[in-house]
Amino acid sequence: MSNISSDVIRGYNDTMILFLLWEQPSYGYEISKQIKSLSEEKYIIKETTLYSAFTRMEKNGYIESFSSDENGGKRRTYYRITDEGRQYYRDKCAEWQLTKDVIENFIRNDI
Amino acid sequence: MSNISSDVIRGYNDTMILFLLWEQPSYGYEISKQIKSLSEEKYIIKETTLYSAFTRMEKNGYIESFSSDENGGKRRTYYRITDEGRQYYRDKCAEWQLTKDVIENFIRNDI
DNA sequence: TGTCGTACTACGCCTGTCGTAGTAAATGTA
DNA sequence: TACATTTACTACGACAGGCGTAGTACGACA
Repeated sequence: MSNISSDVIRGYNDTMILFLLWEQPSYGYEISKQIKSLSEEKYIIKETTLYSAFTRMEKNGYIESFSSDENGGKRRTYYRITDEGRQYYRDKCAEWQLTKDVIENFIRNDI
Repeated sequence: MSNISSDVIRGYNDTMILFLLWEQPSYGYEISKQIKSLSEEKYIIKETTLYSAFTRMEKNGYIESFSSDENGGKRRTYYRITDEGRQYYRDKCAEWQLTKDVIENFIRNDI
């Protein structure tokens, strides 16, 4: 209970991350906090899941990384969404509508 | 496009199957046809996925199997949902609401 | 000086899905 | 009657994404 099964979310972690990168670049730790707060604490992404998603999506060309060297703070790896990433995100959103409709045919709340 | 990614559905195949077993026992081939028609052809479960779901769920005590020996037709393995299976199904339905709400915070349809 | 929060990387296991292949009985078609 | 198709599975092994565990290292704060 309480916890969301990772199988459900599987395949949508990437989508969540891309959503958060839509407006401006960000980095691991911040993304993870944003997912937590946007989901109202209902979903907390695991660190390893998050960073492996970054690696995968960079390889797929959906995001690109750069380092925040200049300023004083600790060194971070930022990620920026690419045009391909935006298109992928749009496709996933469309797919989500389909999927949701399909699954809801098999869900009952009256029992 | 067009096809629903299996990652999304992952974890809900079991739920769909239990939904279809709710009223009466059934067997592989029939379940697969029902999933296809109930989803309006949008989701077609793979045979291997289906049968491995049966095996898994029987091991977990969510369903139990029996053979249709008597009548003339071909021998089939029927599955019947158990009380545990009913409870599991209810939990998954509740979880679905949660999950849906979480994911929808990260979906846009205006872009 | 030590603890806590931040920001990662590496390694390897686990689970569910799926591709490929094969078997075999029942049913439909020529 | 011969053959193809549909029905109804089983076996095997690969793969991808998630995750547990562990470790590193820097900065802030007390």
